Amino acid sequence: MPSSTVENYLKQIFLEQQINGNDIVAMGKLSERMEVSPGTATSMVKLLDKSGLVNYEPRNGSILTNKGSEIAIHVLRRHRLIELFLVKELGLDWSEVHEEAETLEHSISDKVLEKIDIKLGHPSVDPHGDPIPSAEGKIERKKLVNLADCHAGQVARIGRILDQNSEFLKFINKYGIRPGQIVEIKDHDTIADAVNLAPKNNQPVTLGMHAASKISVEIIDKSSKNEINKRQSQSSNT
Amino acid sequence: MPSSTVENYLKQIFLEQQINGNDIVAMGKLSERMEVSPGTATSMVKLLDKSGLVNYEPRNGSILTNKGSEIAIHVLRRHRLIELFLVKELGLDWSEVHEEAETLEHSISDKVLEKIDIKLGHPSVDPHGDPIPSAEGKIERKKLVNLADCHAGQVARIGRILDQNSEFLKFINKYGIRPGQIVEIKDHDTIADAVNLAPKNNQPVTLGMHAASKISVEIIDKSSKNEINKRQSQSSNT
DNA sequence: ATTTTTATTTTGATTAACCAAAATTATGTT
DNA sequence: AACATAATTTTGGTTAATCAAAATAAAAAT
Ligand SMILES: [Mn+2]
Ligand SMILES: [Mn+2]
Ligand SMILES: [Mn+2]
Ligand SMILES: [Mn+2]
Repeated sequence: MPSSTVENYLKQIFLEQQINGNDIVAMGKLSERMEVSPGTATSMVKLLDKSGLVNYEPRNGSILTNKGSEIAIHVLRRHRLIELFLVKELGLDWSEVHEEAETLEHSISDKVLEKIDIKLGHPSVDPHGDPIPSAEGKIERKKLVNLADCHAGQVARIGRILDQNSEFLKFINKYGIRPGQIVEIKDHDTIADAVNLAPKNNQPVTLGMHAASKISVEIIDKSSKNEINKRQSQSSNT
Repeated sequence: MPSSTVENYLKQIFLEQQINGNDIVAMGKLSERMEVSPGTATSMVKLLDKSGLVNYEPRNGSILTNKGSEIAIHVLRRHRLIELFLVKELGLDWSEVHEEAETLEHSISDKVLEKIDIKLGHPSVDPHGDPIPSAEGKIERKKLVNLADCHAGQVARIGRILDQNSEFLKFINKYGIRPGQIVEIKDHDTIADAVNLAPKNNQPVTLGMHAASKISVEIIDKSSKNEINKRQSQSSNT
């Protein structure tokens, strides 16, 4: 029933809430994410408030209601199942499925969605490592650590790629960096601002800290004894 | 680039041209097919004319230009490939795929479409027996005969179902009537206004003439010596 | 040849999304 | 506190797609 425009607004508010700790979302952030002018976002949010999908506090921002949240999660489920389907069943490259899913997420019926879910065996993560919400709307989040905060000697499993950029995805894929892959952190050099890592069965690569911060991992061995990891490791991916 | 609304107008004009022998399409027919008011169809057609997609003759009707025709055929290709994909790969029932395809035909990229085409092995007909245009826009039409015009004793292959109605499709499917199926015409009774036929490996069924006229077939044996078949056997299906 | 009926077009309005630029309010800085 | 900057809202306007009802034209019937 909600238009695809409304679905997109709700999804963006949801994603922003995910990374800001469920705080109210500023109009500026929303208009930026939606790539519309600030005034457009304001008037849309007023309508969403009237429909009971968000709570809008003028001069402050908006936050999803339960109803809005449910819709957003359902859109996200569609998006991510479609991405995985396109990769697994139709053989598209993981670097190109995000754009495709961006439109298909609004045109697939629940019936088709559940067929896809069954065919894929009720998967829990999409090609970028983003969690796929269950049909009931539960999202299982793993506690992941930012690759930029790892230490030399640690062994980790790639969890999630926090950047949908097609070039970036193609690049890291070439070096064997993708969700599920085991990597060993060979070196973490703060001065050089770089991390050197060796994905299992692949050549080692050096990533600048900024690029490394786009990848979050699950430490599985040689947990170093140093300070607490500090970098934001949540994603706003879809 | 054309909106899904424009794609739908072009598709409906195309389908109407198919059954009226490529004649100009009256505004009334178009507005009826599009389920919009006559005035709406008029103003849209003027725009389509301005964009070079149709030629509009006021007080008369409109006809597709080559450019408009190309787009319409491409939409039809998407529609029919999607229908077949939903049946073959996702296990939906042929009675429900038309509605699904009606929206998906506007949201699937060429890249995904060609993957689907490959996966299905470049099929030439959709689940209702409607021809699938090639990527180059060629449509291969078989010369089919209306079941209502067949004669007792003839053996035929079901070609095309000229009615997308879900209930109708479920009904005939239950009796083994579907594209490709071989049937023997047991009786054709003009007085009773009914046709009795026996699909291979199925119980015989009796269909009223009106229902029978929704099915077109290819005669493969015992071609009767009588008059030329007269009933319209073309389809406006998608 | 009129009159009636039907088909089509025109007119005037509406709704969802949007933008640019002006007005307002809040925040930060001297 | 006063001023400057940044964020947000308001205002006025646009475009695509639609409708209802009035006006017009063509076709059919008398
Ligand atoms: Mn995505
Ligand atoms: Mn994703
Ligand atoms: Mn169809
Ligand atoms: Mn079909």
